[in-house]
Amino acid sequence: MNLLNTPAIRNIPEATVARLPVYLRALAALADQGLGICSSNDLASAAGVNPAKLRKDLSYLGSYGTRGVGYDIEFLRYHVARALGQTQDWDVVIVGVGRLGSALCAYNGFSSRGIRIAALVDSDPAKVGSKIGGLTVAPMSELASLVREQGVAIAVIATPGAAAQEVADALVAAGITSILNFAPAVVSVPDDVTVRKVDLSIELQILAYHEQRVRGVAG
Amino acid sequence: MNLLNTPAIRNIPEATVARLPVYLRALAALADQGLGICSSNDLASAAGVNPAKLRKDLSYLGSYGTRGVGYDIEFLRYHVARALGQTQDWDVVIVGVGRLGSALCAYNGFSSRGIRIAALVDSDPAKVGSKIGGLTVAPMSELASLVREQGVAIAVIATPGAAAQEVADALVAAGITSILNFAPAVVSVPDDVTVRKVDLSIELQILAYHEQRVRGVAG
DNA sequence: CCGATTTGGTGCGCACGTTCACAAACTCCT
DNA sequence: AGGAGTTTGTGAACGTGCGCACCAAATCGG
Repeated sequence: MNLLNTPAIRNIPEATVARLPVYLRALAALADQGLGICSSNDLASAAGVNPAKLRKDLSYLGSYGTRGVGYDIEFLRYHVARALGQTQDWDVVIVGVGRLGSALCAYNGFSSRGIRIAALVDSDPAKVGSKIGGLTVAPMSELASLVREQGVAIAVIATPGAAAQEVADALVAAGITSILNFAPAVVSVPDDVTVRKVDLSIELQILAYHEQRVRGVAG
Repeated sequence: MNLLNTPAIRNIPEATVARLPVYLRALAALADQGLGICSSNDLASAAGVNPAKLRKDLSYLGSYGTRGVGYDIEFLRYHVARALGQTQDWDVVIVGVGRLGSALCAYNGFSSRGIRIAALVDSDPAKVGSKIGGLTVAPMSELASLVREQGVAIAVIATPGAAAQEVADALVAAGITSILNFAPAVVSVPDDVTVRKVDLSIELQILAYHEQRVRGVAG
């Protein structure tokens, strides 16, 4: 029923999945401090969450702690990474190499987390052919073949909002099944495609709302 | 009890607040199409949400629709903007003008949403004094005076992870009460300070997790 | 003026996520 | 060896948010 090292991970709640990378980062920080073992309290405060929540989250992966002792940092790190799928690298294509796309491409925090920027695509002929961070920008027409040849499954949309839906359609047609959308627009995709949205101005608008509430009516 | 135009907005759920900017953007899109009235169905599909959810969200702000008719787009737009605090502009200081900070600074989707980049700060002496998008980069030592003089309440951390906590402490000391953190690190702040976190690699890691699940064990 | 139709507002049940509290299990000390 | 002290893992209660379904109100047509 179970392979030796493959504990047939039960369905992990979305909220937990979103926290696992934080735990992974906290574990790395603890390991850098030279620690070999940590308690749920240590890890929880390093990750900025409630200890009970941490333990419940980890319990979805299996029982990788020792009662009365704590968690072996390297051991837990391996298993969290495994649950997240970081035993292999994931290739990502970035569509749109404006300022944001370029910044993402140059960000060097990806490689250590199983993320590899595999290709850059842009519709602007002036940008096609230029090199950014060792990668050559390809035209949109090559998107499908790039995706298929390299087995890319994840795409980032870093275009203006007006182009987002069009790009998303092209990505879906090319076989992409996961999309991270930075463009300020809602994109609709088939049910079997996952879309996550990061909207910078929305985040600031939410903060502004809270500021407005905490102050009186006028600032 | 209530002023004429100030319907003493009851506590709006966080989930609703996070969607209001999306509605605002959808309303702008509908207005650009020349429409003056829209139904909850129209607006919901433009915003990518369930019509019932949209109506419930809007009902937290008040009753701004007309039964049998729909919503007056400009009227609703004004009231949603008001609820979000967009009747005034909010000044934002960006700490860290690396690639991401520069990209944010140049992003021109902020101004139309009540967000104004008021100042740039960096600890690197090589960057201090340089001009980016019409703003001069100031040293960290001027952070507090900048914040106080200009009445800035919102800050963006766009530094490497290692500097994030130090920057957050400085921001809090300077009187900032809302922080948007792009640095890959958890920052701890007093209870009266709001922090929102945007982590690019975490978003990709979450997508990778889903990819791993939908495929078999190996890609 | 009345009824059929359209459309916003809202109460209620369900599911998800969070937290608490406690039992199980391990270590250490005597 | 046994008991005291820790620390994990998890069942259960609680709160929040979501979506269905119903109700109320306004318009349109005759």
